[in-house]
Amino acid sequence: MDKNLNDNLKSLTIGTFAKISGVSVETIRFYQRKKLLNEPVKPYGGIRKYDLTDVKRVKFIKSAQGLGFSLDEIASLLALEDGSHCCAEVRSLAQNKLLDVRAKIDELSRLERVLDELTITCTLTEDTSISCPIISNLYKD
Amino acid sequence: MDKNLNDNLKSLTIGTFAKISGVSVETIRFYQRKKLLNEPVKPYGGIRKYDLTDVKRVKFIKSAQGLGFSLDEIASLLALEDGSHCCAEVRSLAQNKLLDVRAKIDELSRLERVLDELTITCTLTEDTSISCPIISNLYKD
DNA sequence: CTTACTTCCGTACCTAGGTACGGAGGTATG
DNA sequence: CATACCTCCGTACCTAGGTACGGAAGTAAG
Repeated sequence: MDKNLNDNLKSLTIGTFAKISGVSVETIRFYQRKKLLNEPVKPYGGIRKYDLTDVKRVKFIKSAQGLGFSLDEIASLLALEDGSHCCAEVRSLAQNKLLDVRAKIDELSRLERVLDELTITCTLTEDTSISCPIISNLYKD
Repeated sequence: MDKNLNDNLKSLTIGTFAKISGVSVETIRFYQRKKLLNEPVKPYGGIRKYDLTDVKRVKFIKSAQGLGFSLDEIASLLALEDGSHCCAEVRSLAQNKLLDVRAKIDELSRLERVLDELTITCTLTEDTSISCPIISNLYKD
């Protein structure tokens, strides 16, 4: 319990904070500039200190990035989390993201099909005297 | 035939060239700086002229972009097309691109599954007294 | 010849998500 | 107390694929 309290005491320097969080010091500062993290007050002529709450917030950011959210969207998630009207809006953001992801999958599936057809055509054409089917296809209007 | 010859005479100004190609003048210049298009010689104190071969090249670039090739990759395609050893290398580039596309699809499918699960969990949880399942999930280690 | 476009050319700016640098001052270890 | 590392802070730089700007010079129409 004392240990737990200690954990939440601001006792980490930015370097340690960054290391525990798995990002670089520069990234921490960048997130602060982007208002994803807040900068602790700097004591007169001293250095800023961080705690495990800050670490959790960075990990949250990284998890959300892993789900495809942009930093701006993550800022929205964090803002919602701080308010009381959380769940519906968060769900809406996640649903929009799901639609984005599905749209990207559809587009990439289209590309996959075209590329697959082109490479098959190209493999079948061993006649080196005519121009490459892939190149020709790209030259089509 | 005369008309055809005319088409391949350098007679277009950069503005007309851009309009026919469906891109902006700035984009043409940008492609020239990137060596995707070559700049015609400028007559003493005059202006540069373009022809339909140039237009086709821009359309080629745009088609290849539509298949997911980067401008650097397109430069490689164009270089291969100019050489004699075209088909095998082009096919190889296309196959690599196909692998890229499939990898992206796999990653996005993973995201789709997670987002779908999260939004379903969230929809099921109408209890507003507990914290949002999506947010909680992002806070998990 | 004048007016109004265009071209030419270099350079700066944009988004996203950081990375790198440099100098002044704080801090920890021997 | 000296040495080596760390923090602080602002600013510049990076990739990709362009977009925007501004002044000088060319060009086309009336």
